[in-house]
Amino acid sequence: MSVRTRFAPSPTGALHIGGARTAIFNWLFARHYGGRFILRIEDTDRNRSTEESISEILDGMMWLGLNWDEGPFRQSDRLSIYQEYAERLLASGKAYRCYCTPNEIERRRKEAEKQGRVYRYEGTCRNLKSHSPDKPFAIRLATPEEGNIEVEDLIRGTISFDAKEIDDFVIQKTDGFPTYNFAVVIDDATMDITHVIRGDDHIANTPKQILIYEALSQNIPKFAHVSMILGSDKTRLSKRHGATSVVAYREMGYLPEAVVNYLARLGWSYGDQEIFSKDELIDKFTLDSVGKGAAVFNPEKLLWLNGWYIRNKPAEEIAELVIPFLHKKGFQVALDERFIKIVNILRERAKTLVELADSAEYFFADEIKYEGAARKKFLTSDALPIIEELINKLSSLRDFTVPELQRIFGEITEKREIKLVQIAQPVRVALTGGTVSPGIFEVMEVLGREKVLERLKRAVSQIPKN
RNA sequence: GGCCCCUUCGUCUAGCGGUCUAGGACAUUGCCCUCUCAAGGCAGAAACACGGGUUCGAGUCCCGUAGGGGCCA
Repeated sequence: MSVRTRFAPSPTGALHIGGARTAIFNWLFARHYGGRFILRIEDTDRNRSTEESISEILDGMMWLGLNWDEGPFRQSDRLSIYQEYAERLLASGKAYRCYCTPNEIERRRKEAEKQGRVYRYEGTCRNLKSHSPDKPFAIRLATPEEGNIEVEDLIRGTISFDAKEIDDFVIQKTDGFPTYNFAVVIDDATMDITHVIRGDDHIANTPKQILIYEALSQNIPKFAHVSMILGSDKTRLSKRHGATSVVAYREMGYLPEAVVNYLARLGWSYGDQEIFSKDELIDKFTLDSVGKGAAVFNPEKLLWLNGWYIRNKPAEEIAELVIPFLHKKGFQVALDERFIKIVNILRERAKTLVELADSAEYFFADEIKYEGAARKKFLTSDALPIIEELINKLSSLRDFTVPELQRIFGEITEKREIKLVQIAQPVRVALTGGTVSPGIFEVMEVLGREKVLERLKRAVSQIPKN
């Protein structure tokens, strides 16, 4: 039997970090074993589900490159299927109609609470002989009264629950809607899901789900419960901890490779390896090297990985990705040779595409602004003759290239017996406005003779004479 | 409260009874490289939650305790 996994988010918001990791694990598992990956939208909660969330989730999945083979299915399209299966259980006597009203149940629960007991439905309607077709009813599963229900978890081993802990729970509500556990089981069963990989917040649901499979005489899939992702204070990751939606990372200039790599490595490992291409992940991912403990989300490491990918992907691809960020800043740039060169010299010092776009500003701005401190420190009367000499030499330079520029600078430092830094920094401020940039020769070469001379002359005019 | 899960450096983790004076990565500190900033290189500080067992020997197995988390309410 071939592997079939699924990712089943409820559309109550964008795809978040935790959901994305669950999706990644399911996707990797399916791809690793040559199986299929199914996407299902659990939108039975009509009040909280939105169309917008659905498209945001799909958007996030596509951005991460988590392509699905079937779906997206929607639970809201499948209500008749759940009802049909509920009927079937009713007919086989594995489930029964319950006429107890919510008020009654609530009263009994309060009573139990008062006595310090955990309330479990006492089976009032379990052995009712006659139906009351005119009264509203819920459908409950007739669960075993004793024994153990064992969950064979691929990550945690056997987890055992006492059947006494589980009461005759509702599978279909009075309004005809399935309960969460019922819908999930019917979906997983009818979609032939072989491996349910999900967050460990579902562990406690699993015995109930197993009872449904058994009542239905369906094959029980394998379960794998992955620990959750925590924020820095070790509580469940939430908005308080900063950006949690995957798409927000795209906007902050992260690459999908970095996000996938980071999330895959969060809770899973392969020896000492940190960097994984998608193909490597598919090749190496297995559930037995998924850890049991909860993992704290560490934005710094994600950032480091992002920087790594920015430095190591082909420059042209990075350049293409930066363009929209430059557009946002009002610079129209084309993916030409010059631009790729710019990206290539800048990317070493950028950890996000946003940083990269920010650092590229002086290549596109018509007139650069000097940083106050930089100007004060380096555009001084001491620097004036040096810059003037440089202007002279540059005007007659045959090739405006790194080696030639290097030669010119060498001549000046030698003649004047100064250090390179004494000329490089003033020039840097004159050309970029600040004290930080790629190598000054690279900057000059890319900027070109005309721009360089223009900016140097402007700097000269700005230096106070004394 | 009941049930269930988890516990190695600040963080992600390696470790599947002896090779652990516990390895790698991020972050951090120092040094090197150097035209600035990065990147890179080298070095450092930094952990087996605690207590009992089992065993010749435990980070590794078992049982408690503590702490964290989840589900049900």
